[in-house]
Amino acid sequence: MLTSTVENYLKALLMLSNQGEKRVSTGDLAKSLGVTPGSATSMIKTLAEAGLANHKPHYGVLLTDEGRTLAVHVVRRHRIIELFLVNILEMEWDEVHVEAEQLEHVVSDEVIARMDKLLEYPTIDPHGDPIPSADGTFIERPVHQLSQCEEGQRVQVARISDQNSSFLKFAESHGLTPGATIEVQRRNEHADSITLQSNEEEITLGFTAANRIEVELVG
Amino acid sequence: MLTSTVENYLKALLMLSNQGEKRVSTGDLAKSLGVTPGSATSMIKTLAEAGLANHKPHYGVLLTDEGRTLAVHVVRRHRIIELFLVNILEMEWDEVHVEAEQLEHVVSDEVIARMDKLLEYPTIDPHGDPIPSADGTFIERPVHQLSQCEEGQRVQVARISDQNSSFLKFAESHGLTPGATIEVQRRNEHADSITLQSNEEEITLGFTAANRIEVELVG
DNA sequence: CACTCCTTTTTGATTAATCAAAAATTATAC
DNA sequence: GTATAATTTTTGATTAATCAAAAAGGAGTG
Repeated sequence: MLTSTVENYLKALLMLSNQGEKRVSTGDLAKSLGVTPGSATSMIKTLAEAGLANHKPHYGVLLTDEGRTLAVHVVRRHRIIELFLVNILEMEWDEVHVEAEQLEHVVSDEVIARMDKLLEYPTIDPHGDPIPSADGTFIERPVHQLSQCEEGQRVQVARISDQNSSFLKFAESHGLTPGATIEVQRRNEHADSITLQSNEEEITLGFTAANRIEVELVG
Repeated sequence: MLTSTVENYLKALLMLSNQGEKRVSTGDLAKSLGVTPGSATSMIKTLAEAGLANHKPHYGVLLTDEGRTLAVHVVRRHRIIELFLVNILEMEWDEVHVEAEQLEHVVSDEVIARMDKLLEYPTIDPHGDPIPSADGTFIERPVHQLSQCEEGQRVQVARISDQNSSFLKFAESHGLTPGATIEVQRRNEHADSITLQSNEEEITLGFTAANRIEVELVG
């Protein structure tokens, strides 16, 4: 059985490598997990010895197929749990990430299978992220960043790529939740801002915030 | 935050001390947790230093009020989770103990509160064990051991005090689940056995097995 | 009171995960 | 092509939890 720590490293590697495409640097890995680079190096070695990652010293790490499969399953557990907490236990979407972060390491496959059934085999979690299927298939929808959209463009919110509770609360309070349709009113490159029509109200976001909102074009 | 290990020691101490009445020996504690006596001694010291237990070297341990409160909350979490897994996720009653053993250490108070609500504030878990209330009240119903019942006595199964999956499967297959009404047909001290009428069938149990079934007298 | 038995505690080692700080390596700059 | 900066790796220490085995303590027997 894998430790929670190992699972967290695998998950971070999956995310940072773009589903396992590019090598991840020790520094980025360490930063994303909030540990020192030395700690990351030593765990990378452990993963490499276990056949879960491939390490070229000084040139980064990459998950092996086995490591990637395990990581995808952790992500699957995480996202099913999140949706379960929102849909069945009626928790707020901004608090489930932290909770799922804990649960993902201890729930059995049996429990996940039953949650999956109860939720009627969902494919998207509360933040718009895809739920990998049980066989390990993990498809990312092609999406655009809101910050890149042109004026007048109508879009549908696809996902919020920030799990920070207060950002999620803010987004929700302005109708920026997955599925919502909004329209880009103005875009000002110099002001580093974009103004949207959402929910009967107008709201202006800086590009940094707008970057965290991924959308699909409408019409 | 307490580690899972500490929570498991507290829980074991609560159980072995009869809700905190009598001192627990290092050996019994170690046996119940499947560790060596030396490990138990060292954890007992840790608990004592943290003010969670009271240790008289060579004369056993006892939880402090603070330790007992924490232990009761672990038990509450465990039992709500068990019931949740059976009633909401429709798991088998013989598999939920192991699952709850893991989950009890990571679910937040928030999740427990929501499960509690969804289950409509239950007081008994799937095995007939009482669920401590959120304020720490923990009442044991006065029950009898089936092995002590007289011939002709009609009783209702109150709880099964054995979490072993195969024993639970066996009990269930003969209708020995909490709430079921059965009648003692014969009792043979020398044969160390008791024969019951349950579920349209007659079944004979040795006293050791009958000891694991607690009942309430009927009529 | 001394001897034996059983239990408990102590001691010393091990494993997983971490950090701080030193050492090594790669990349960059001139 | 050496010096400098940045990153990565190594080293040595620490913490929690464990075990095996040695040492100590308590209780009962004669």
